[in-house]
Amino acid sequence: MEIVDIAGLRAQQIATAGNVIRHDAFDFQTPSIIAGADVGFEQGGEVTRAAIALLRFPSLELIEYQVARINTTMPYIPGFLSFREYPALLAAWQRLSQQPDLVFVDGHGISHPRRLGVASHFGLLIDRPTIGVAKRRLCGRFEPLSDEPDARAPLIDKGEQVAWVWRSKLRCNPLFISTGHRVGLDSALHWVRRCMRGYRLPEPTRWADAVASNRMAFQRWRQGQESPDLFNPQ
DNA sequence: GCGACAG
DNA sequence: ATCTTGTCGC
Repeated sequence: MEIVDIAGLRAQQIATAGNVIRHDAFDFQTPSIIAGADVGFEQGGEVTRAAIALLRFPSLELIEYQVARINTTMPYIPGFLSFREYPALLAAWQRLSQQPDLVFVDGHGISHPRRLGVASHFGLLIDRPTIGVAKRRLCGRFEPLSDEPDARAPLIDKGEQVAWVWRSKLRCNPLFISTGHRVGLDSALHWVRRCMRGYRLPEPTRWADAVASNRMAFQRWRQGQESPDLFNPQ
């Protein structure tokens, strides 16, 4: 892990954030393929592992996944997550045999102090519609949600709405759904809502998380798929 | 000055 | 994020 110039990265974020497109700017009426993207770590954090899972829409069946491992270059610093994670995400992205119409990224999009969370930064780099799906707040404030499933409240930061705080499931903490790139806030929530299957997280995110973190659920699934070396292809 | 702080 | 099984509560 190298030394990082935080002031330089901050300047880069401010300069780059202006390129993020916050409204719907895509060709599809309904997406055919939606991806989930997530990052995990190995060997005490020395190795970064990114996973991207491709799901058919609206059936939400897994059709492909790719994993990439690279040496970790940066420590985790709140507000600078994208610089730590995007290199591995790009590596996994380049391994895909086909490109998805929409990508759900684990983490925030514009709901970031300088409006450039990992979902927005990665979206700009691949120039694809992306949505940020985060489990915890990074910035902004919101009114308490009712207990009802589907309850929502705007996340407000510096006077503007930067995300939807949304209760995806009864008795579960809400998710933070934000524009990544080329997807408006309301559309972002719309597509996430259409990818739910009874869990707190949408299916693309669940699969990406399971693959990136090598969850036992994923290992069991691999067992049933009898494809032993898909996970260690390099 | 103090607290907050994605993964 | 990661180390990790069972366990308490709805």
